Amino acid sequence: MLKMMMRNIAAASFYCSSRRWRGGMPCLHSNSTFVVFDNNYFAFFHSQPSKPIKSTRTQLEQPPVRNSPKITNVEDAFNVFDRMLQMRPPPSVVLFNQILGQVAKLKHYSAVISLYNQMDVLGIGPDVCTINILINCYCHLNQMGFSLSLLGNFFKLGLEPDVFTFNTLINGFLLENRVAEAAALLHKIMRGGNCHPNVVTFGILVKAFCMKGNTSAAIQFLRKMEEGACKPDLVVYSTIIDSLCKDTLVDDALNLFLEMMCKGIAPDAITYNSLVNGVCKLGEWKEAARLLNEMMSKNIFPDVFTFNVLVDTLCKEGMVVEAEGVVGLMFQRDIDHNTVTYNSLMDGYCLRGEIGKAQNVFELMLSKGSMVNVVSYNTLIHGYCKLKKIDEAMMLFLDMSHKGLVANTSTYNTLVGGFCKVGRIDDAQKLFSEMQACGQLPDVQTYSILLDGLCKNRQLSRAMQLFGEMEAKKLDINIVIYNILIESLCIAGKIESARDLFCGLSSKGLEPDARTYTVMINGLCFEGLTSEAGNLLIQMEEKGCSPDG
DNA sequence: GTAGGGTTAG
Repeated sequence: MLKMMMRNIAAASFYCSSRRWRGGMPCLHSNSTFVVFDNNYFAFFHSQPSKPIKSTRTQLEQPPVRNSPKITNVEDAFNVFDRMLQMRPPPSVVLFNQILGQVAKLKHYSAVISLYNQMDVLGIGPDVCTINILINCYCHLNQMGFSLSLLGNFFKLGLEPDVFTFNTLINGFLLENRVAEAAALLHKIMRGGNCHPNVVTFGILVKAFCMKGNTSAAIQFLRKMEEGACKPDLVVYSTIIDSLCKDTLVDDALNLFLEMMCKGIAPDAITYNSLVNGVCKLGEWKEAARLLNEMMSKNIFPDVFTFNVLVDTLCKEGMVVEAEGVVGLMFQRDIDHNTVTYNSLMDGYCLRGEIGKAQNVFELMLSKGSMVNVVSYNTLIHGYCKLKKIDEAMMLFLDMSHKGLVANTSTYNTLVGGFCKVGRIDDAQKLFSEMQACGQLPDVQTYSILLDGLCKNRQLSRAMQLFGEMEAKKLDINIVIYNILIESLCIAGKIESARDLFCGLSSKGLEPDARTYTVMINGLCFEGLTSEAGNLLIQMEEKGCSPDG
């Protein structure tokens, strides 16, 4: 099955590189396209001419606008903008909007704002579109306050906010989980009469339901839309298909996918990528191969996302050599690749403890300039921590800030866990304090890592103190936390306290899971309380929690 | 020329 998939990948890559394909499977011998590098892998990497990171797909889909050069990086944007600012008379605001829009598409939101400020200084007035672009940038920078204050500019300039403005703001509120304000704004535009919600508005709401983990509400909303005047489009269907895949309800996703096509809505690469990702994560390679074939038969060619999904899944399944094969093909066929490609590959090596190879990928990325991101560092730091090489991990941690990258909660969680693993509990606790001083809030996972570390290093009283801190902070304490504590109490011979915690779970609204029962049963048996342990085993089965081996 | 959907790390 894997070979079949690799043949599909080879065919896909052939199509991507040739762009001449007119349907049917391109004829390629599998042995000539199945590339495995192993030790020579990096030699191959280095021999390739460097190519821009920018996606060729985007270049194809967005023909250059007349008078406006294609912007692929922020530096170009600043240069073009400078030239435009010096022109007398200055070019139309439409041209400025084109540049601002392109920089926003590159996700350089702060750059957009600083470019706009230069316009403003020279007295070049914005129009509705300019303000909308700025509002969107502030939304993505999590600065809704500034987004909302820009509304004042409309009235000052005698302009009217439009449906783009409202959709952008509703999306901004929902991204910050400010549902009530999003709803209030939606009601306001529905009452206003001048401006009507459109399919994009509904798409934003569907996405919000999905982000909250409530896919069934999203489906209900979809059904309502189907009955109404504003019919759902490809984006609305794809959002739900992706959410179903993330819920591992791949069959439901495939059914909705068929239903969508029956309604005459053609899928695109994004729809297929969600499905391919969904089936890959469930290990359904055969289905993945079928979907790859199907998409190509519809002249939809796999893009960098598709390939990255395949690389990542192969790596997670431990098939790093096959993943190398895919990456090799991406290079050989000049298919776009990006930081995600390398990060997945690095993670694949780390999972197998092949830290040297992971480090090589990392250095390759460093040599390519802007490719390394926080995830790259976190992945490699995790790799070192796994091998108990905490000092190397800390070196990388220090290196991050030199590169201008800010360590996030995930970085700290990995390192706190790394220190715990080697028994350096004081260093773990020190880093735990340090992260808070740096403005990175510990999450439930941080606490569980540190709690587990304290317990495993026989620091039960410090663990209970930390647990008290969690309760005081009203953190959403989950069953994992209790499992750690119950196990630790059992090991310390404090079966009474362990039993108290176990019995108190339901009052906290928590259900014991298989792990809870296992540690409790183990503790009881160790104390010779075998009949109580037996009762617990029965109770476990009665509650529908299957015992494992 | 501006708004909504897909890939990576603890």
